[in-house]
Amino acid sequence: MSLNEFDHTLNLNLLLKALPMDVLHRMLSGLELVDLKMGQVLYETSQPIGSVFFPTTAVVSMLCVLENKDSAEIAIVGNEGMLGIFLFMSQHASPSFTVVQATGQAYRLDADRFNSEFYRAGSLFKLILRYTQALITQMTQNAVCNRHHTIDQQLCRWLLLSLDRAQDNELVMTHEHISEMLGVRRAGVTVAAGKLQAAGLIQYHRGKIHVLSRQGLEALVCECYPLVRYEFECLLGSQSIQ
Amino acid sequence: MSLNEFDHTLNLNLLLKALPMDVLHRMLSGLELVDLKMGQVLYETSQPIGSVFFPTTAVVSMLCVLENKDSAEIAIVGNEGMLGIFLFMSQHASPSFTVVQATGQAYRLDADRFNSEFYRAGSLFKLILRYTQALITQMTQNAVCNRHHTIDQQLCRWLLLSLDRAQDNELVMTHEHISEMLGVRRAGVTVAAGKLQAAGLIQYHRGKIHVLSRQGLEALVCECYPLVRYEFECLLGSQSIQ
DNA sequence: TTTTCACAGTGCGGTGGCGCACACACAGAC
DNA sequence: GTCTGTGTGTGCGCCACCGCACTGTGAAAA
Repeated sequence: MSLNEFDHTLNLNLLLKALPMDVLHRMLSGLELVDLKMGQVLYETSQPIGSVFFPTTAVVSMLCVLENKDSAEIAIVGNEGMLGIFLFMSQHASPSFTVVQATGQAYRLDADRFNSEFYRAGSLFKLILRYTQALITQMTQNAVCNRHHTIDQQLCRWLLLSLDRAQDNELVMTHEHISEMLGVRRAGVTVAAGKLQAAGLIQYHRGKIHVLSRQGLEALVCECYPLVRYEFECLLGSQSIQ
Repeated sequence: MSLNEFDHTLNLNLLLKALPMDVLHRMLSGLELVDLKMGQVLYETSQPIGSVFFPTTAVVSMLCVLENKDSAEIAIVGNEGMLGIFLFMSQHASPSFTVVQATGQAYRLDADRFNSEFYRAGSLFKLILRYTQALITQMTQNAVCNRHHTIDQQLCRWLLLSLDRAQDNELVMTHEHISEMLGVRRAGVTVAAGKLQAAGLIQYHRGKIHVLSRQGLEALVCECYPLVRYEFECLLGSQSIQ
């Protein structure tokens, strides 16, 4: 497996793309491109982490689920990020339920392969720590958004987050699905989505959502979205990664 | 400054206590015991991090504040933890507003002193990463708690979290203060606290809250509290730290 | 073709929390 | 003792969202 051969695909994940050649070369033989299907569970709560994932076209959600099955999404991860950060934190277990939200591909890497590169405390290390900060920012902004913003606003935020990580303007997801991510009723999502459709910003039908006006969504979304996006741009902007 | 001299005080912070002697010796000359007063701001949003803090008797909150001044607490940190974790993640800036919630003391350490020890990738490194995971768990559980639990339950959770980090059964804090942490109305806190007082679990008067029955609070609190507590115990339990 | 089922639309009563507002009481300052 | 400000108690109307439930419709299976 040569680097050139996978050059383009590797570049689809922004973290892998940002790594210097020598680091990539060491990791290369362990990187395996795998298909992730919607609904597939990557990590169960409190279970050990066997491998990490760098999505290329897949989109994955980290959820927090209560005893009574109520839930809330704590972060959404696509080609800008990585799944399995708790691996290097504790060698232990994932405290969160992690499930594929949009079918696609990701690079898989065994836990020990990742760790051995991470603990060189070099470029991967610095990059992943930066990413962790951006992820925490997303989590905390989610929390305050949960508390203070309406379903309408949160739906806009979530659509934009998903759109950023999608391949085109069509999102494959039902109201039911979105309601679980936002931790609200399905009917609540239907009403909110109905407003957006009436406003001509989106168009949906049986599990497929076409975003017609990204600008329109950005005009309605709460401050949480641009703030998180800015943080990602700062921390993962190419100029700042060595 | 010898180690013996500060032995007892250093041990008050569980992270410092868990560090092996050689690490402590390297950090010792940089550690400075400082007074933190209620309301004091340790980090402003988006400002650089000049030093980190290991509370001994102080209690500190990390907040997320919206443009319209609505806020929510994302984490509470006492003698079990440390402030300034974003330092080693990005060398950059803190994405969260950090303010002292209970007057007390903490060990302060300059950013570069902390970093030079952290990047040895030794015991401090491992310990702090573990701590970071516990902190993230607290943040995410906060988020879902915000979404799904009543003010009554959240108040219990918050009182218990504060109690765990306090020196005795008296908490110095007003309803106004608590309402900012929980991101709710002051009047909402008054009503919830009134119920707890009527039930004989707490007793308060003009900014001082006596917890009369910790057990009673634990009986009312939502699952979020024990879950976070368990995570901290797992990750910071003395047997698991090298 | 018929059946089945996933997905979406809608309505209704209930409620937790909100914004606002005012009253009251205690503590410290003067 | 008076004054002032902070901390707390309480009420009212409002609204977003909830739980529940039923309908309709398109798509795929039988």
